[in-house]
Amino acid sequence: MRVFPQPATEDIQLTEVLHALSDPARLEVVTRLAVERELTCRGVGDEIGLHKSTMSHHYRVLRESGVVSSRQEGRQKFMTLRRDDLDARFPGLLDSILGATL
Amino acid sequence: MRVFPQPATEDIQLTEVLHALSDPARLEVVTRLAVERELTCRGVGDEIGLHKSTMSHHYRVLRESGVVSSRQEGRQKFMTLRRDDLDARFPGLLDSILGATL
DNA sequence: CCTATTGTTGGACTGTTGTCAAACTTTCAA
DNA sequence: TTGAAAGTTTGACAACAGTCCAACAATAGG
Repeated sequence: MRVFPQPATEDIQLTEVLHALSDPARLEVVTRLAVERELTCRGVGDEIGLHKSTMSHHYRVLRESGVVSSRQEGRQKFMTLRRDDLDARFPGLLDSILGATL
Repeated sequence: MRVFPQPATEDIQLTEVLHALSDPARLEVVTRLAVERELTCRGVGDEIGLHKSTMSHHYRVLRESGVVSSRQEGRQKFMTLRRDDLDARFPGLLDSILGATL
């Protein structure tokens, strides 16, 4: 599998992050990532009833906006929240959004 | 002019707020509202070079998502940020977004 | 080597969004 | 009453988004 680009911390754009999180499926993924630390593509997709290619699309949006990063391990790809980067770039933003979803 | 509906505080949806703020023009309007308290439709539109009907559309999105409310005075319509409502519903969210744009 | 698993890609379809222009409504002021 | 000003609405259009399916690529395990 290829390596995927993700923006440097200082290149993360606020409007892109807000857009990424404005989709219910992606927001759901992010709230789970906040608790479970790592997720595979399939994991959440099955639970919320979305096709794997749809999930792949959502993960891509999350990655390209700078919200998550991915780590490859065998066939699986694990996604993690870029907590520190987001906190550094937009202090308090992620916490307030996560707090609002609980 | 007609009266426009706006959601009650408890009906404000996080995804809709995030979507409303994910557009650069609307985010610009909101950051100005945070400083100037009140704005008319025309005011900002001219400065950022958008047609008045486009601005009307953006104000509508902001209003229906619960981000702003409007007050009619003569021919003009003044928009204000629903700061208290947003803070009550999603504590810290607006501040972190406004802080990120400065 | 063959096969099942995991995810990506491209195509297709549907629906939404941002934008402007033109027509309309309401209101204020000569 | 006539006209100008402020917004709204509708129509049009291009661009983008979310979804699924089918085909593909890469990897792990018999």
